[in-house]
Amino acid sequence: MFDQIKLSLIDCLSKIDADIDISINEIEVSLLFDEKGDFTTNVALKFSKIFKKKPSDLAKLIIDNFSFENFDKIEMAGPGFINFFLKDQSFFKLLSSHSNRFQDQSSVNIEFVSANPTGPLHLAHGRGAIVGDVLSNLYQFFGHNVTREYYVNNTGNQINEFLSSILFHISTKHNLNLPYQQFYKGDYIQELAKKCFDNFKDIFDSPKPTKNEELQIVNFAIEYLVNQSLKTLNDSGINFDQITYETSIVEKKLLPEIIKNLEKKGLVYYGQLHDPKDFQGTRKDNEITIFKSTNFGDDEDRAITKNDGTPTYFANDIAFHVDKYQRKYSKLINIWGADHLGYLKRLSSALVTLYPEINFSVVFCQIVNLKRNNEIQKMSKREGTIFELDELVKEIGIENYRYFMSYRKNDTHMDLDIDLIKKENKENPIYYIQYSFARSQSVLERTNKLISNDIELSLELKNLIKKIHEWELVVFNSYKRNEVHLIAHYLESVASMFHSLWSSAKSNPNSRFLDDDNNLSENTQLLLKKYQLVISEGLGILGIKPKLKM
RNA sequence: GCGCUUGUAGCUCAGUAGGAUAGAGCACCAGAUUCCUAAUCUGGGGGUCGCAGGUUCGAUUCCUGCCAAGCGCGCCA
Repeated sequence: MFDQIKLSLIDCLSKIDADIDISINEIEVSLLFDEKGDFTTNVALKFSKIFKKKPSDLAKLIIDNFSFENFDKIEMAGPGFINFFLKDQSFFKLLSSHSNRFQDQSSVNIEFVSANPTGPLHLAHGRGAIVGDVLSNLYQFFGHNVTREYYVNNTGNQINEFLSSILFHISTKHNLNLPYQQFYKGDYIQELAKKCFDNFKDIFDSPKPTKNEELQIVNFAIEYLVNQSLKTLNDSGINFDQITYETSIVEKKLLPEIIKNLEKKGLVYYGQLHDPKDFQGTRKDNEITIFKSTNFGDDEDRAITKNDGTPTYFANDIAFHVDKYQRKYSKLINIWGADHLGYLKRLSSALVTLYPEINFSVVFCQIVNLKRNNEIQKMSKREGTIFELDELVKEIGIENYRYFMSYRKNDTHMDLDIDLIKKENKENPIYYIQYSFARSQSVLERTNKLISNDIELSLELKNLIKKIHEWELVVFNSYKRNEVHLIAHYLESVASMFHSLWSSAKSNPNSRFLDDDNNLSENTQLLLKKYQLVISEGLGILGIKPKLKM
């Protein structure tokens, strides 16, 4: 119906002035849920200047030219809105009309979580995990072939420190007196140390592990943690199509070519930046390779190689994204935590320089605070007050976890109120939505036979039909904007309208779905099936199964 | 200090490609169940949309400045 109205409006506008060209994308039509009407548009306000008319005059002209086919009444309201009142017999058309859902089968890569492989997943990873997975579902909903990718940074200093921490624990526990320092703390490191020791007992017979033996140990530990993370994710319904290790990117040796290309554009130079933060000892005067990211508004230029000639994290990350690009995706989406906000500029400017046509975007997830007993739980790695993700999922359940992580706009800070989530009533929207579905199912199951009765179009019924009709608009919007919370909110509001209609039967028996003999009108059946379809699709995108019974 | 994100009801948050009286849930108050699942529904009070300017027919939305919170500001990853 939205498109139909839009096309008619364009038609009217071209009759009013054939020289003015308005495209369908510029026309806004939205729903009303009160006595003002059923649909509304602001075109007369929006285009009054172009048509050199007062908004109210333009609105009147449009109404005069509009075909009334589906409408009882079209009227101007307020400063120049045009409101449409749908004919009663047109309401059920809204349910049966098949809108051609937009489909795009191109391949999309969505990279998310990508936690450092030096510890278990915690709460902060949980949000990105759900946002990434739901976004993937959403892209699949519109036909895309989606690759869910998980990147493992298994090189660099953090890995050396991680290894050192494990060996430190082994050394302490078994009095081996090995020369390793402790960087990472926490119970998981101790457990990991034990596993490594049990697995590599022989190595510790000799005085100190060789480089090669160290490598074996650290790879074992990383593998263990990555698998553990993947299991945690898998337990909440998230499965990756591709796990990429940074070492595999390094092995592809993409960097020389990349640097050459950047250099051709005049964006690479060799020299010195200021001293590294933890710079110690004598300064080597080796020149490093530097990317001129200040050309793109970054705060400073960024190092591509380190003093010792090895690539920085940034360099490998460019290579990783080049690798993804070369795998021929039409779109690359990354889900990042807010702590990477400042990193976007350098990476995107490097990528755009290399591939001006690249379609690369980042969805940021802000901090999640855990709230319990009305108090924000401050988390700190140092204090050991990290809430591990699998504990959270265990405590609140997968459904709640998935719903609440999708519930808030990704780039706003959010409080996850554990006490509220565990409530099984209206305060918990997922329960509320599921309950409405179970109610609709119970009607379908009780149905004796189908009859072709007319049913009364109450205000509640009209609202529900319109809201169901809005689904296509909402889901498309959510997809276009990469914002999954729109879906969670839509489900809550459509469920609310369902419950309203249900309860209106208490005061108005005509609103009952079933008659005294448990017969169901065909139109009502259409309504219930369409309602279930919308809820199933919506919950499906969130990765939640609707409940037939509660 | 610089950059990014955020600031909407007592609380948690929607909304903003400029548009009608700014919405929802919780909390608070008052009601609804002989009847398809009351795990629900109906009604009520509650707001200078952080502050101040600007752009215009119209600003919570766009621009500028300020204030507050969070995050980031390595040849770490």
